[in-house]
Amino acid sequence: MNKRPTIKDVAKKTGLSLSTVSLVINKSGYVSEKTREKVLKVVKELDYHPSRAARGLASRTSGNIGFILSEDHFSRAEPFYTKIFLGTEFEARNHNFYILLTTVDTLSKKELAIPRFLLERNVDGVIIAGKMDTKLVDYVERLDIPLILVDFRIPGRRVSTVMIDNRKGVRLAIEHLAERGHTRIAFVGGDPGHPSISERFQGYRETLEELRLPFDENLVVTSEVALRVEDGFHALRTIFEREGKPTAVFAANDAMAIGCIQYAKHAGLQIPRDLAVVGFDDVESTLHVDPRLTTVRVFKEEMGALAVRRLVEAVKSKSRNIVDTYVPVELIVRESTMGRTPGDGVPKGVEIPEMQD
Amino acid sequence: MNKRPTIKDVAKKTGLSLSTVSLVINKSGYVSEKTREKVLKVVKELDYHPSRAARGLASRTSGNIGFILSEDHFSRAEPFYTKIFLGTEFEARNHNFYILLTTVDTLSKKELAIPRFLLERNVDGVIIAGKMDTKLVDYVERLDIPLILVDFRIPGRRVSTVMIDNRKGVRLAIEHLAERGHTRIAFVGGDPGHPSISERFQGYRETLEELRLPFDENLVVTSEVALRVEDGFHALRTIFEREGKPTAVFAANDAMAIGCIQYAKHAGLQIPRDLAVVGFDDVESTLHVDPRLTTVRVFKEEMGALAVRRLVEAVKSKSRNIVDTYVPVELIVRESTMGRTPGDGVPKGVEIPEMQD
DNA sequence: CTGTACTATAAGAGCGCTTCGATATTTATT
DNA sequence: AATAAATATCGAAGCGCTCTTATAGTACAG
Repeated sequence: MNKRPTIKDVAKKTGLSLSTVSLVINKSGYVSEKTREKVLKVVKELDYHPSRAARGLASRTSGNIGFILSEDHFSRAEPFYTKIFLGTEFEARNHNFYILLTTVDTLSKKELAIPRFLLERNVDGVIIAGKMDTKLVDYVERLDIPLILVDFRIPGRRVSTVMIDNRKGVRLAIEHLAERGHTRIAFVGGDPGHPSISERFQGYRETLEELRLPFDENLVVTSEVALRVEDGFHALRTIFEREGKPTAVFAANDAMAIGCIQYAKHAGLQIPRDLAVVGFDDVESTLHVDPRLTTVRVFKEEMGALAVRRLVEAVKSKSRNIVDTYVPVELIVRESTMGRTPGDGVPKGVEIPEMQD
Repeated sequence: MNKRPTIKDVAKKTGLSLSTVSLVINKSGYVSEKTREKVLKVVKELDYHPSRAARGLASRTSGNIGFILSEDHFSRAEPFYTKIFLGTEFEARNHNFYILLTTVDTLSKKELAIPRFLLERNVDGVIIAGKMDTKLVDYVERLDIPLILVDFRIPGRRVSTVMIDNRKGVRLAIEHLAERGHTRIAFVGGDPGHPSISERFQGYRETLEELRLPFDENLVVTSEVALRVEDGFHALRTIFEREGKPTAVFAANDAMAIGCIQYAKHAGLQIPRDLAVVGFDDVESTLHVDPRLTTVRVFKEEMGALAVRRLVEAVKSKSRNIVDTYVPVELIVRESTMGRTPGDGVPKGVEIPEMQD
């Protein structure tokens, strides 16, 4: 390790004290313009960069933000939360923070493991994404570290959140189906313990009511534990084995929607002629299934970025205001509801997905 | 911030000196079993955890590993490198390291920006994934920080790497196609500046030769800049506009393969009857396209994990051995080469993808 | 019984910064 | 002109660890 310049070297070369140099670097306190410039010039000359560890120790800040995700959400291919994470990462750079990612095992009944970055005081703020053991939320709050929940909330609890406008998303989807003449619209859900999922179900019921469409329990499956493709497949099969078939299905997320498409094909149904399918989230794969999936777009990266912005504000201002942020949604109409003959290629104007090696 | 216990508190409570406590915590030097236990007991009682910043400053280590990815690779939905990243993350936890992720803009002709974690000496080792400006590699090496390249290498340069066995992967794919009677196998490529991509092309040529199949330039497109779905679409169209159509196509990655499927459908071709398609990487979406894509599986998480393991070794042993690691590949045969009638649902035994909300 | 090697603990000097309080200087206020 | 307030710089005390060096006890060889 070749010797890097320290703040001492800068002080020596400028003829100023350590404190003054430090003031310049931290843009805090009173420093004359002249000295400021002198310091900055020398900093550049020496290519000086303060050591993160030293600053951290002296100022008890880390320059890191912790991102906590449940192992459950993470361990499967996680296009949704991964996108949120990438969004945080990108935004964090703008604020000179790094994101420390960690997962927490919430499934096994072992004692809750506290992320190491909390124990070592190695983060200035914490993001918790998706459903998470309340005990961990408690723990973070007791540390008095700024906290924000993304795509998660705890009923009756005052914590800052960044949430999807789930109700609106569902309304857009159901209205779209209703406009196309559907009256028997199935709902395929998943873990109702996840606030976003339960909100989607509530939105479904509300919208049916608004539109004066009948609610039929035979058209609903929410008891399935998970939210995976295969769960969508099985859930829709369950519905088709009951009385009174649907002509459209709304799935609480895209993975399940894709499972619905698979079941429909399996059952020899033409999409969207015999069955229209709508998903939620707008993950990558929705563009590659055949037919492409109509879905509710969620701005996942934006959610992460927003969370970081709120957190950085809180860290810098040392305030602990509670802020609830809703991110908007959009309905993306594709062939799974708007019918073209399957397999007729790439119509002009239809988006071509980006994806790479 | 409530006061957390420091090493001093542990020393006081045990009646030992700071140094002894430190020795116990770092498992270094001579400490009697009795003292060790006493210290650990008190550590537990106080719920003491050493401050990362303080250790960092004193020992000039950070407990972090830097992960550098080109902006180019990252900014699109990046199932491939994202998986590698997640693999590093998981493995890093086992070694009590955190991964600091950053991207570098390699496209614009601006001056190369050095990741902040390098300037601030905030990482103990560095992973560079995918194609990257050589200057950055030089920079890291000059810092004398352990470095490992993943899915990237620089010809004639001695740097540790974790590479895909690209040649073998291609051979498996081409042999599979040849076994099924194909003799006119197209190659759809991408950025030949990326070592993995150029190796795949070399593997293609070698295998054709081994199998005594003719090499026909009309069946090859490698000039396209990128590796996206749309590039696959256009590349295959280009080939079909030439003399002598292929009966099979090997795409250098899955995204392009999916583009090829889209083109084939667009052109009214039945897959695999009229055209067999094989990809490379085995990303998530290959399971959701119709027909499912035959592809070469790459153990992406494993690549990340291996890189971390190598790096941690290097950090701990302070050695600078050069190690080249190859990760194995597998051919995953699905319907894009093995023909079932499209749309016949989910055959038993065929994998159902995991994916979630 | 002295010397050497090993084992076990301690003392204390940093690591490279931030920050508090002190001091000095200038500018505004009455 | 006297005082208060704002501006500018500095000295020094840590922040909470690690690590080198010192000290002392113990074991064993000669």
